[in-house]
Amino acid sequence: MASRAKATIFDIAREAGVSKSTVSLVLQGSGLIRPETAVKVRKAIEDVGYVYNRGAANLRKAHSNVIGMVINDLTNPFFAELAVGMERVFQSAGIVPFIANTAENPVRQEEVLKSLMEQGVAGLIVSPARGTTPGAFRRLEMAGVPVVFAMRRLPESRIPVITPDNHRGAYLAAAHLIGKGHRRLAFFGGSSDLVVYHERLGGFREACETLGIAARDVLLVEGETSRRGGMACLETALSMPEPPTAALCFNDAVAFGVMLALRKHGLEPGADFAVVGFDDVVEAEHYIPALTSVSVDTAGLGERAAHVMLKMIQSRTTRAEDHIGAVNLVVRESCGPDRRARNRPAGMGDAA
Amino acid sequence: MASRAKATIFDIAREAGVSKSTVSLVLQGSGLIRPETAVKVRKAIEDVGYVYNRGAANLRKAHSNVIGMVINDLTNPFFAELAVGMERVFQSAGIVPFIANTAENPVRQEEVLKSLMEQGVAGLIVSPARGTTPGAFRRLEMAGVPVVFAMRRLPESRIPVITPDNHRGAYLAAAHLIGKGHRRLAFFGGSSDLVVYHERLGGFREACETLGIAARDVLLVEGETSRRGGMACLETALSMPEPPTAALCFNDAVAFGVMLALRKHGLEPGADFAVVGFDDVVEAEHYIPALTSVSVDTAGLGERAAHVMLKMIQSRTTRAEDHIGAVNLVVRESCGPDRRARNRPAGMGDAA
DNA sequence: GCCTATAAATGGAACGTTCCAATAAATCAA
DNA sequence: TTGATTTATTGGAACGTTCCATTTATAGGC
Repeated sequence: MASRAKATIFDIAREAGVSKSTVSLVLQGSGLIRPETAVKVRKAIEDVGYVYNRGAANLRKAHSNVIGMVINDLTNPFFAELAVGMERVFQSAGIVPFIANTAENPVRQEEVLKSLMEQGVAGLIVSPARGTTPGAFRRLEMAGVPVVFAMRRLPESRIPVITPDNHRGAYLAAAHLIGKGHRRLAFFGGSSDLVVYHERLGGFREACETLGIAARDVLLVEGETSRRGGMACLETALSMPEPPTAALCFNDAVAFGVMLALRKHGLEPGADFAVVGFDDVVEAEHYIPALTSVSVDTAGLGERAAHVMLKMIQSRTTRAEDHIGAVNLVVRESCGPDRRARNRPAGMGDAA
Repeated sequence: MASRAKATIFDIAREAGVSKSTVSLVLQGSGLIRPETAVKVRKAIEDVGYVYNRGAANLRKAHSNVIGMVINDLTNPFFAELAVGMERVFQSAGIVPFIANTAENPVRQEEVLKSLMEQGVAGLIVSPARGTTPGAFRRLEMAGVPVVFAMRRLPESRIPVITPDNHRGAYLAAAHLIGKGHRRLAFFGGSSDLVVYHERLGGFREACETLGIAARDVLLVEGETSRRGGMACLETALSMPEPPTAALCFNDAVAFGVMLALRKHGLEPGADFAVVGFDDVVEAEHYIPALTSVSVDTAGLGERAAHVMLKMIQSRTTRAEDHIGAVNLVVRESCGPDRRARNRPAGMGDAA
């Protein structure tokens, strides 16, 4: 219906009988123009079916209002929660964040970051893909684009980080397991190219050490941070000569996978083998058995990340304080006491 | 480290000792430039830390290469699967799709669409928010931006649609339930402002009619298309004088909610009350009990939508054929036979 | 060697905005 | 009135690209 070629401020100007500059001022809501003129212009805008060309505007303006959110695994509900938190604060700032998925693939991530930069983003909130090389964010830094890492960080980087207290969370979880009488523990999922992995593993180990679990009684099984990865972890654990009786999982997805695999072996999660997750996604509460998990207030971290980003943009800096979010262990039904501890001396039983 | 102001093709030109036009040609991979020159220029591009300004380019070029994906509920894993399918095809076309969430809110959707348009998207794949007004996509149409609806459609709109065969899916599911001996059925979740709702409900009703279920024995409970909505649906159903013994749920999220609520009432999903979902998200298989659901090949539909979009952009049209994807019922454990049908005459029992 | 054809590189004019400096109109102090 | 001040409006020059029409260099045909 409308005019073939897209309308510009000149078309509006002609329609309203003013100059392009006046139109521009109206568009920006400047208080300098007479109210009646503004009304006239706004009507013309409607009439010609104008759509603002932000690309053109950004040519002159210093900054765009696009904020990108780069996520490593869209299928993990955890990140949806993170996104929801962010959106809450961006929405009230009149900003529409764009989400891009890297599917845990550094090459794809490179493309995504490049595309976002070309688009002239004002800032980026990133959960970097596993295996990200140290130089991946060099270009962003050179261009002075504010970046904050959420949930994950890179080994040595000055980019601010918003993350839960991984060490403490893992400590709490492991302590809980040990308190339940478990003596042979495993840490399932994740891999050492992830900083978070070391943090969580660190907390886990500290708990083991200070609470008297011998190093030879803790089993580490790296794996994908997904359900599938969790299933694989359990398999390899059960194939050990002296399998563990409880596991702290890198995240809830892994924990779900472990529980699935347990059932496949005729074992009941919680009763026959204790499992604790990390992240406390909404599903955790509803799973059967309900998953004990380290709650990290994902949406809250998302909000925090968004706030930090906004502040960075506003004060045009590329630096900010890190933020470590509080965590707490939500005890549900997925980890009962060590069965064998009840029946016979510890260190003898076989899980299968 | 790098120069303060961001580098432009002029900087590259100076560095490489050529003209800006040559640089532009190199950037576009034109075959007109001498290979050695191209090499020289590419080196300069690296040296000055150049980042392409797509906004500026789009000022001259007819179309951008940005494709937006507007999704009504990011937290539904279903949409993540859809997104993954799309990304697969866009990736191989060298396109990075940007995802934006409307959180089932038409006002937010308006903002999102506006923002995307201002950004100059080449096309949009949209799952419209519930309650979207008919005029919401007028501007897009006026601007000639190709749009395809995925999974959901609007009442009267010429925008092409990629959707599963909702009618047939619901028919299959209802027929299955009836075949299991259930005589009082419910349809849970969704609302009549959704076209999909009518499609699925239509299939459900047709099965009831042709297989001899009286209209007074079917219960309709509208509700949110979420876990929470499902829980609410079951509550109201159980409060009826003669509650149903089986339900087809609008989608899997609703079905999960229903199963949760059943447990809360001490009822075992599958044994005491049959439930069928719709979409067959990956969780369905792993739930306890595993959810019988209508499988719609979500990722496949995503791929299809992406292909259609690509074709529309390429042939610069805003029209395309609708596509109705095949569905099939995946029978698992969430719907056993009607218990009461075994013990006593139908039409008497009470579910609670 | 000269003219023509081809290849490679270039300057200039867009594209749709914003912003500054400048103008025009209205108001006020004297 | 007149000059100074304030209030509204405006033209022009950017911004970083692409694309067209030229120019310049290279090669080919005779």
